Amino acid sequence: MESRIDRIKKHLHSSSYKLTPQREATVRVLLENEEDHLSAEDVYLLVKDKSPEIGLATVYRTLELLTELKIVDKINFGDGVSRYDLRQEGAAHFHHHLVCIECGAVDEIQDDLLEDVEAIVERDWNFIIKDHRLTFHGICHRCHDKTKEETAK
Amino acid sequence: MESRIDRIKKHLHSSSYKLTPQREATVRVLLENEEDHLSAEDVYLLVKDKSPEIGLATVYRTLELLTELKIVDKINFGDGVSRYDLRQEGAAHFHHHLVCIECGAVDEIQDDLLEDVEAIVERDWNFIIKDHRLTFHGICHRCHDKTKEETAK
DNA sequence: GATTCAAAATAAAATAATTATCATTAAGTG
DNA sequence: CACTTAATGATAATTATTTTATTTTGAATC
Repeated sequence: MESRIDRIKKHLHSSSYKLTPQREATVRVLLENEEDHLSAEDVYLLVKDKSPEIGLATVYRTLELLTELKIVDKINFGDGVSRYDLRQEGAAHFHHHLVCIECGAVDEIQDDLLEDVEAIVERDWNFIIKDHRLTFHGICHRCHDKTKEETAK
Repeated sequence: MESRIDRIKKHLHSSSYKLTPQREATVRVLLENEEDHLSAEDVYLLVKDKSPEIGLATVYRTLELLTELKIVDKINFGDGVSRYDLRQEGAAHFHHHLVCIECGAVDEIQDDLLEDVEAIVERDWNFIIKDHRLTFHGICHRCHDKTKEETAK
């Protein structure tokens, strides 16, 4: 964890940004909640627990900066808020998401899966892919299993 | 075009909604600008040209209704606005998009391309896919060609 | 054709998310 | 240490969207 923060620090420095205490607190919250898909407001409330003097605007600015540096990815699942997701270290592309339309859970798929598709798109559409967003909407295994149990009764 | 409106009309009726003049005007704007990815505001302004008395809230409600009936798909490319895209008639899934990070153009891919990926996700994650969103961010063929010409000089 | 009734539309206000402004503070740098 | 710049915090402003209260519309019935 510390080493990861160190690397983020270096990443910031290499673009001549500083890892201020506020930025570090924000990054720590993201690291501690890596599984979740936090909104700016969510991050703000969590950071506030440890650093109560921080302002919401600073959180927004930090998240924007981290997005710009591709340390986090900004994503939108169709509800009105942007969510922020730490990118896996060394990952060239953004990972995929499974959004459950029953319970709202968001699971992540780290596997690439798109190599073949991207090759086709680059060749047939002459489009140079820099990044992607892939989200499946459907019923997650938990809700699915639950339905099966209900039916079995 | 008229027949397509007729089918949308029937679709609405089958869910006991009516195709009111305002809704028809909105649908016509969507049909006439099928290539584009209009925001609610865009749609509103275009509808207003022909039916100046329409209200923005009505446009929002209509777009929401059409989304619910899967006549249009609501999509978000990361700028702050939702965009609305007519679904191809008979299409089971939403088509894909190529967003150019140079010029901002949005091109569509109607081919499915995801059959294999979806099979893997359904099998390995036990997730029942109902819909998807796939967007590639990169450099479109137009910007790409332009760069090549520049270099050739 | 008049009447009734529910759905839909309008206008305006409210809400929610995000961004901009600006005075203040902190962090380097000469 | 003075000076310049960057970053922050509080708040105001903006933008997108939704809600509310009220009016209008149009089909169904008398």
